Amino acid sequence: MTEAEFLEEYDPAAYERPALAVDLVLIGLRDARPVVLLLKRDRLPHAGRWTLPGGFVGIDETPEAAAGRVLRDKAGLAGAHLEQLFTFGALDRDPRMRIVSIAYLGLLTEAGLAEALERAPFLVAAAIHVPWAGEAGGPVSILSPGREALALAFDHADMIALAMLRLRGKLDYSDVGFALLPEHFTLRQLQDVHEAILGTPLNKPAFRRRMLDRGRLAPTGLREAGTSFRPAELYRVQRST
Amino acid sequence: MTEAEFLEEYDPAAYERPALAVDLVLIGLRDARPVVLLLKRDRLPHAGRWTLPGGFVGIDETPEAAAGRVLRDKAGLAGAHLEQLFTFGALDRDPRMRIVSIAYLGLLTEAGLAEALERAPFLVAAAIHVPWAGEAGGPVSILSPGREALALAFDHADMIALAMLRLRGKLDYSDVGFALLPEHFTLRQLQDVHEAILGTPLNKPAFRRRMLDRGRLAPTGLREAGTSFRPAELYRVQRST
DNA sequence: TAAATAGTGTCTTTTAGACACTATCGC
DNA sequence: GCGATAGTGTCTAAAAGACACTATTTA
Repeated sequence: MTEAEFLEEYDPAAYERPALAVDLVLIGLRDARPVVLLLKRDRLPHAGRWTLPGGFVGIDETPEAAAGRVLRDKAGLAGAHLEQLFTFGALDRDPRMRIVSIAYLGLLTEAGLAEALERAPFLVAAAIHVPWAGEAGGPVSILSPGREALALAFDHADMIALAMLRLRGKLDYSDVGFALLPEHFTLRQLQDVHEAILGTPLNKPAFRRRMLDRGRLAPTGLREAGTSFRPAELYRVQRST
Repeated sequence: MTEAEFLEEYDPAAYERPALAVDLVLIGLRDARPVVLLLKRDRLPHAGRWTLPGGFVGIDETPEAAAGRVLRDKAGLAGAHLEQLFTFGALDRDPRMRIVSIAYLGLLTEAGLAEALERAPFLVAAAIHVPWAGEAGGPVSILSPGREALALAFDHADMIALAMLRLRGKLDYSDVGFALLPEHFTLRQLQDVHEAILGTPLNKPAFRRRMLDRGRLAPTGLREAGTSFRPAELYRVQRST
């Protein structure tokens, strides 16, 4: 052990520390396309560019709690599916000072997305265009409602790209797909979600078989309402056993 | 934006920050069993318990660089496959003070494992016993060479459990399996690695088909040496296209 | 009854597991 | 030639894709 290490363990407060932050990649679906919630920076650095909602991790706060606080204060949401994505720590990722940021993936239902846009009117839902099919990596482009490309601040474009990659990878072996749907949903809605995330059409009978054989879906006996045709059965997710 | 948030952005140094550290889950194989490198704490808190090698992230150092430094200084290794695992931030994870730690998964070849044990004689290679088959979660137990269970300090047992889970999950769609093997290896050695990580025997023809059809393996034309029977062909990993 | 989508039966294609067989090396 | 493992051919079982068909509801 070097003397520096000894001193560091003895009195770590004597050493300068990076600041610790969280950034939230809040993803929902609109018009069968993935969108991410962004806000525009109005000051330097990167003024005019778009950023993810984020905030510093307090000394008496876990990163998860900080993510929940940002979700509440900056997106107006009481809760959402949140999971840790990756910790970004490049030295120059923020020109103001050394900030290490833990990126979180948040998944919003259609209602959650609408609520966030209503309660936090400075947020914009920008379409995420993923140029690749399958799971191979590649740069994503973020498009405004008017279809022009948005410039992202800091490394936030990397965070969004990683979020989409993770979402695609986890979609068919985990429960993340359900986090984008309300409590009761039809199999067609579930398939629409999967197709929107993967960016590719799926085979209907095979999809239904896979989902039902997995044993995680429970029929509710209810039917969707408001259709002018045969209403589909509503399912819900069975709590994990 | 609250006043506190404004002030924080204006002068973040005014706010107390968590310390940031890295911990390394260095995994190798011995006798076809996964082992992890641990060292014994000789001081409070958790004196006598076993910990992962770790260290603080310097103010002018990325977390990856800190992980590389710990690998070098505390395990005597110049390099290894390192990937970020998860950032642990529970308030009470370290009773001394608030420390958020980024856990890294490191994969060692047989030679790398031997080198670490030689250059860092205080390290012990403890067998990881994973009580579950497949990918369902569950608590792992860490066993000393004498087969008794070791008490881990802090949340390091969680880190090891998560590392094994991640390793199992990524094994058959990524290149992590190759990181446990030398540059040239036989298909049988590769299958042994997969069986050791998954904890279950695999079908030989199916395994060979999958690996060869994937197109990531290039035959070298060389054969293993030192066997008293038919020597197997040596393969190497083809650089990603 | 027409329109529209829900939901299914079944054939084909692909992929994985089982198992036995042949091939090749050192001794 | 013997022993032992490398490597493969092939049958079977399971899963996914294709496609057409039936079922059910509203208007």
